[in-house]
Amino acid sequence: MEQLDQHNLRITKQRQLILDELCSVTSHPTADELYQMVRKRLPKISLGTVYRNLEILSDCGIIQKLDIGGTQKRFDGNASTHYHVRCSRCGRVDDLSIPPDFNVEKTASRLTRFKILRHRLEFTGLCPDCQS
Amino acid sequence: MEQLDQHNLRITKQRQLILDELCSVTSHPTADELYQMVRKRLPKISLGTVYRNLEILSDCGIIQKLDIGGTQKRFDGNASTHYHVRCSRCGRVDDLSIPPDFNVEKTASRLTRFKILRHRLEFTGLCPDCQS
DNA sequence: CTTTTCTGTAGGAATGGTTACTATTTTTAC
DNA sequence: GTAAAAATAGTAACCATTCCTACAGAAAAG
Repeated sequence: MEQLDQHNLRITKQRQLILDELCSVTSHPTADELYQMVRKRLPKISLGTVYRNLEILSDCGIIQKLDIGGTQKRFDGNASTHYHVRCSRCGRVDDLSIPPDFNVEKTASRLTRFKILRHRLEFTGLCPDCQS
Repeated sequence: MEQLDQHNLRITKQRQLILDELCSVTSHPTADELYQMVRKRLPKISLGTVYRNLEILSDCGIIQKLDIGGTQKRFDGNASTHYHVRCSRCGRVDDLSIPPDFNVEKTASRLTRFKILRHRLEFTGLCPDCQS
């Protein structure tokens, strides 16, 4: 992955595989779910390695760490700003195809002395499966 | 508190005090911070009681549980929809006086099969103290 | 090519926020 | 006042995440 090169990160089997698996999926998996996925191809990888690499990759802005309710954090292979819906019953997280509105950051800047760096819009609701 | 009556919650010293302290403050404290606050007036209260009541009160919609990054959850005595800024360096959370935009919920509804229940807009940035 | 240095790894132990459990006390309805 | 229901304090357990240690392989230097 050229993304790894750009950040001077070594390309290790583990790192590459974690990134590949995360990017191949739209389900916003938890660290543990990703660990199970990666283990199918690399059974000896440790959960600690998964956590460490997810941390590194999100620090570099290659992936996104989602802190979106529930006890576990979730991860998103798509690092660009976009919005999410989360099912309050089963925890499922989907992407939402609303175009991100960066004007709110300007509006917010006028109303606070914080230096605004980014924003996050999240919806809570019931997924199709949980509505019945 | 008439809010407690309305939800058929028993009015205990502990519950009342937790709610009072939380509502008297705009700092969005963590459970542990609130525990320290309440302990000044009721030294024998247990941390478990604080957690249990915060859970109950937020389930009833009397307060708000904020899942806003960082390792700990934060609590807000203002249960109505409003937006927050969080300092990525020190964790401080402030309210933002942007009028909430409920239209985004309608927009989102059109773009997903989820039944939208609520939304949350959060900003990340640097607080005045951390900008230097 | 060989040695040294550096980075990343696995695996397990430790941490810390939160929740669950239990015996006891408090609240509320009658 | 009394009994039933619910809440409490205190402690133990839980579980997601982070930290630690010894080790292995790659990169850099000689």
